[in-house]
Amino acid sequence: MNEFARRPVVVVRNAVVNQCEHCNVRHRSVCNVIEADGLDRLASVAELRRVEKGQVFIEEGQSARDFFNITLGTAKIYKMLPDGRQQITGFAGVGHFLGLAVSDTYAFSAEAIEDTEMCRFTRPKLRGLLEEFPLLEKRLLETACNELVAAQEQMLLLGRKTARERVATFLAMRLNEAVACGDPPNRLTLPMTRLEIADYLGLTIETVSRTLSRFKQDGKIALPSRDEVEILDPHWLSSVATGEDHHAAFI
Amino acid sequence: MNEFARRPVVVVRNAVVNQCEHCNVRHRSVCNVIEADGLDRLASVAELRRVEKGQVFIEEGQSARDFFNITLGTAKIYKMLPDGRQQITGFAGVGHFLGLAVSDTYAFSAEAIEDTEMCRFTRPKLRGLLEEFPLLEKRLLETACNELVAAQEQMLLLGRKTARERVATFLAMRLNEAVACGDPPNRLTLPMTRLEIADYLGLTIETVSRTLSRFKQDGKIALPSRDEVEILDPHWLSSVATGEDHHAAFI
DNA sequence: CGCACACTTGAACCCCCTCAACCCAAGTGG
DNA sequence: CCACTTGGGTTGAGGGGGTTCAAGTGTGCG
Repeated sequence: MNEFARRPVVVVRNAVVNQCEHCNVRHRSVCNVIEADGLDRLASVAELRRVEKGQVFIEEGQSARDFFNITLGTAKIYKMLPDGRQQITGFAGVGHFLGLAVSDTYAFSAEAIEDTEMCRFTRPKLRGLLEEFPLLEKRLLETACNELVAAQEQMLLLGRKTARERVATFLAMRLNEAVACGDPPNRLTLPMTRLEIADYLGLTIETVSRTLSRFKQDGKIALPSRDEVEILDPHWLSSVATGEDHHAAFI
Repeated sequence: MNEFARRPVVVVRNAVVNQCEHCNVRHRSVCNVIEADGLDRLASVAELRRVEKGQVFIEEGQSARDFFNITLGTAKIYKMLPDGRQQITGFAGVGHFLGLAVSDTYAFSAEAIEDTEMCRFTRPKLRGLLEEFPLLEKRLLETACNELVAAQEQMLLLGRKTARERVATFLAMRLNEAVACGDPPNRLTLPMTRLEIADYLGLTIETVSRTLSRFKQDGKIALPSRDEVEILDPHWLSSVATGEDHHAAFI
């Protein structure tokens, strides 16, 4: 009995031989350390799953028996307080490996914020994989370190940055990722709502909205649609994001 | 030329054969995965260093060529904004492994907040060690995962908790660690100043001081000296820390 | 068309910050 | 021994950035 049993999560298909070989996100995920001759083995332990928007597929405190690798869509990783206050600790996009935890229970929850697909690995199967491909372990350590660096950056944001700086950091970060993916260098599509941005930045939805409006009013960005942002002044954005522009509001 | 060259950091002694064998913090650090027959090898790559209080021994942005394992004292891990705002992302006590980073530069700074001793490993030497002791890599991954969990918890604190809850969380956390080390279950000794607590909790020194005073006034804690805290009501403390007690101020 | 939902905007409030004074203990030196 | 300094901590008064509460504005979709 696993945590999917009581939810309408769809198993698209069990991964079969040659599945991983044709995976188009393999090169940007942890799987890229496994050579061509190991892909059949990899495919034999991966199970492709589809999770609909709004679906919670990891719940804090539940037994941590699965690991996931996002192949399509986006999920939010979050923690909650008893009274409902929520903090999103990260957004997991395509290629993101999910579930790193030593404990036997998850320390966080995860919810698909758009229709999402992912490979699922059970704990014993991943362990078997690690035995067989020692490079995979190095790669996971690398991944964990990168997340740790990102977490420290986010702590700086949450503890010490102003609302202006938080929103600017968020946009600048998204822009960097988009550029790294080969997307246009001044246009963003945000899969998350304002509330999710707020829960990620430690703000309220109103403050996020107001801050974006202010940026738009100042001619720094444009908001062509609900989920699109055009960055009109990238240099200004990154200087606000890094806190170099702390008093610029008065200039 | 390493980053110690221009600072009065003292090399106590090069670790020699049998050094690690008699190390009394080995059992609570990553070194505990190395068996008795590997201790000479371990000692041959570890260099014991002494760092005085106030000394910065890792600087953000500098070339990340060393790893450290704290054997005595405490260091603060922090990041700064150009205008001096500081966020402490963690305190590294005895047994803490420091320097996990994939990048070739450190993403954070570290400063000893009391006189501190540590083992230093250069990057190539640690790499050699990892080749020789595969278990060590598993252990580092485990460490990184634990830090990731702690970081997520801290993001929840910084993004969503009130000052009361932050200070209570800090005390409760310290108490848990103290108890885990076998210290008395209601008495804390804090190696850090109020300012450092504030920089860790995303508050100001005044708010930390006021909040502690309030706790004391309410009979929940006692402050026998500058760096000591006695927890008079542990149950109340943990309920405030977890946010269950959000409105208790009115009761 | 009209409902639902996400977002925006406005006004009042409050928690925490800022600024400032003061306290206290530990040196230090005449 | 006491005056003075220094550094960390406490306490008070006032202000402001972000929240809260509330109303209004799209916008997609049946």
